[in-house]
Amino acid sequence: MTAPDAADLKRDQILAAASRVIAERGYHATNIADIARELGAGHGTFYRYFKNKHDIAVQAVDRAMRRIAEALADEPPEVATSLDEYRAQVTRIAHRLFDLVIAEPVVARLFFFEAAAINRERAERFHAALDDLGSFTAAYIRNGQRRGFLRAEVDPEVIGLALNGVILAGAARMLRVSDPAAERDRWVDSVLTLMFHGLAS
Amino acid sequence: MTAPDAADLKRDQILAAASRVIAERGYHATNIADIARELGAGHGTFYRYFKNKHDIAVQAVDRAMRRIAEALADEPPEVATSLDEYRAQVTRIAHRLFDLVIAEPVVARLFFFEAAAINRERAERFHAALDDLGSFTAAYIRNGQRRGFLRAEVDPEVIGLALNGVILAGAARMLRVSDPAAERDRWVDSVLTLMFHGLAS
Amino acid sequence: MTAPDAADLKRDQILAAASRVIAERGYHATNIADIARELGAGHGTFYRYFKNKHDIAVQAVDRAMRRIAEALADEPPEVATSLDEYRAQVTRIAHRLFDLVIAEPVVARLFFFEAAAINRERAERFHAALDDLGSFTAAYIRNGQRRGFLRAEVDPEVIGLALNGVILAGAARMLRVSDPAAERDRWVDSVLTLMFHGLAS
Amino acid sequence: MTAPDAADLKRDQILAAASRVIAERGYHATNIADIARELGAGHGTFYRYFKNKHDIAVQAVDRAMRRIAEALADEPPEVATSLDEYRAQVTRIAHRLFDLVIAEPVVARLFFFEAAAINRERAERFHAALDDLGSFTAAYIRNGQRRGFLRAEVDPEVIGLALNGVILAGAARMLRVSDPAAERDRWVDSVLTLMFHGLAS
DNA sequence: AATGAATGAGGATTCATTCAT
DNA sequence: GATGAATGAATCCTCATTCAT
Repeated sequence: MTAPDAADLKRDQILAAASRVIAERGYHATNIADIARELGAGHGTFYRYFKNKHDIAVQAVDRAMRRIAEALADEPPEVATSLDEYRAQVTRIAHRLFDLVIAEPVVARLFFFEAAAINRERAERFHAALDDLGSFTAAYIRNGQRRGFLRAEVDPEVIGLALNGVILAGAARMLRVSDPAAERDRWVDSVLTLMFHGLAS
Repeated sequence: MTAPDAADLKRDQILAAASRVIAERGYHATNIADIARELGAGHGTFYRYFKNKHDIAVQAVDRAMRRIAEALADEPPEVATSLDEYRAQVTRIAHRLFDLVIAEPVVARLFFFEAAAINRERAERFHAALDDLGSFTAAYIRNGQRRGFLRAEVDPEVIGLALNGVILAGAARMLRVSDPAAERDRWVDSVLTLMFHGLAS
Repeated sequence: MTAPDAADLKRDQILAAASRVIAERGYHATNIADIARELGAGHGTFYRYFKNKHDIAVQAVDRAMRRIAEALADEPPEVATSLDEYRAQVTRIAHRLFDLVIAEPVVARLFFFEAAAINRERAERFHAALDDLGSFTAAYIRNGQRRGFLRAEVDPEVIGLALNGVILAGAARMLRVSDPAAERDRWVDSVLTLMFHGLAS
Repeated sequence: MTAPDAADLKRDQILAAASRVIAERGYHATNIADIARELGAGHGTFYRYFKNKHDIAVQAVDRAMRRIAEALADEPPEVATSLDEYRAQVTRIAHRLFDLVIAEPVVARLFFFEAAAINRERAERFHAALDDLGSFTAAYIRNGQRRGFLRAEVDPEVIGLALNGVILAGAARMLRVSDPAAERDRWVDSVLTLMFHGLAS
């Protein structure tokens, strides 16, 4: 276990400053001078720690993707044995994600708005990550179908991606409202009802 | 009613060429030379019909947004008087949207991937459009609640945005699969079940 | 036979301007702004005709190398059948080279001083060209040895490179004196005596 | 007479390291980091001993020029009283120069390839040094002419510079061949024949 | 009206040099 | 004395835009 040294700290500071600026202005509108100003350092300092502007952005975005994935991936898809357990699991995941979005809007903006904005190659990587996330969600659905507490007739892959879409929409919403905590609770309530019981009365 | 003259036709040709290139490469990776090559005309020609690169992109994206809105807005939110009618309405809307995505991927890419990529101001306009679309969907939910065939306890605004998210996820999917017509039918089936009856068995 | 078009002319003008500046200031001290100023055009104009600064310099130097090679290569090594014919041949070659140096000092400076200055790869190419030139001169020596009018005991390759050195020294001298025509005649006289009869009295 | 202290030693080490790197990569392709790596010291250390990069290079080159001059200047131009003595003198000088080139290729590369590469001012100084060397060689010729063992009709200044050129060509050759000792002997033999007896049979 | 050669503002990047530790 | 992290001036290069033909 090595102690983080001064260089690692500096690296993290630059990454944090770049993340803030890119999240605020967008990748293409951000220039090196903006990042330098945000950190209070000279341009050259970045180039000691990162290869170029693309490299900084990719690392900021990758870090954001890891943070989002950690919030989602903590719950194994096979553990829920009943509808109530699964419902509790979904509730926990939703809260964790929304709380992360609320607590770290920079991370959320990098993930939702900048991950696909850097270039085509990164956009494809972002969509592949969403596909992976959909497959991961599909594993929960399949678990419930196997155990008999979720409808067998729905296509798990479709539902996985559809729930992705719901989650993205909710997270994007949290970034845009003035009282995100209240919005979060409204979302979880209504979406859980939609998800488990449908809209038909 | 004035007949479209030659200038309008040329304008449309340029807009179509720019739309194809921007949809393929992305706004920031597209340069004027790319569009000129695609159209087989000189750079200067654009500047006769459009103010600048930003202007072309905005008009291409706005046109795509109008096309998408037309596909969705044909169905007034108040007409459905029963669950079956609403279900049929939703099915029609979904088919119209997905068919548009399949038939005109350029329009879909401009809407889903480029509308928010141009700059911050356009990203905010895109999100406002999604909010409008959510409110529009919420009107359907409210109609169903008023008429008693949809659950009263869900928040229509939340459900409106959540269904937005499902639609976006589905449309993005249509752009990425090799047999989009089959994918469309899988989506409509599973998503209607989710939407009206929920996943609980 | 195609007529040179406007683009070729412009290209040649830029190459000529860059050649003058590089010959005067040296490759590394020359920047794009200097060349732009010399031509009276914007920076961007260069980049329409040349890939980058390295590309301009390489083409300027290669053109200079071709000009020098043309001045030397006009005389086939095998034609001289007697000492007098060879002496006349050497005299012609020397005059052609020195006259070129005097008439076009830019070409000479590019060849003698900048060909090896761009980078290591170009320096090696320059030295390879000098080796080729030495081998070419050696062919004259071998012709004279075969025909019996030049001493058999000298190594033609060594003499070829040694005469290279004499020529380079003379050409460099022409670039540095105020009356190069007089200097040229002094050189040809003394060097021919050295070359054919030696210094011993 | 002061003993060389630790500071002088360090200075010499830095100069030696810089000489090696500049000889290998060339002045303009060498950066301070390369020299620091070669020495195993920090950048700042140079700036304790040398004013800047230009200063290091100039001192490295000047030292090389002194080393070359020492190899040549040991023989006073007036001592030879006969052709045989002069021939022996020339042979000694040539061996000393070529042996230095072979033993210390770094010194030779700095002199032949980098002395003129630093900037215009240094290039002119290099050419002035070659002119001085030519005048020095001319003094030998004049001595031989005065004493009657060398031809009176050649121009000593021209011959001085021409022999310079031969020497430079030979030294450059020594740097490029795999068996420089054999090459040296071939050169001395053929060039002495050329120099004293000429090529005519 | 159409063209595309010319332009130069703008931005990314390098690297010699400094100076706090 | 030694260090090397920090700096920003300097420079290359791109590309949206203009305008003479």
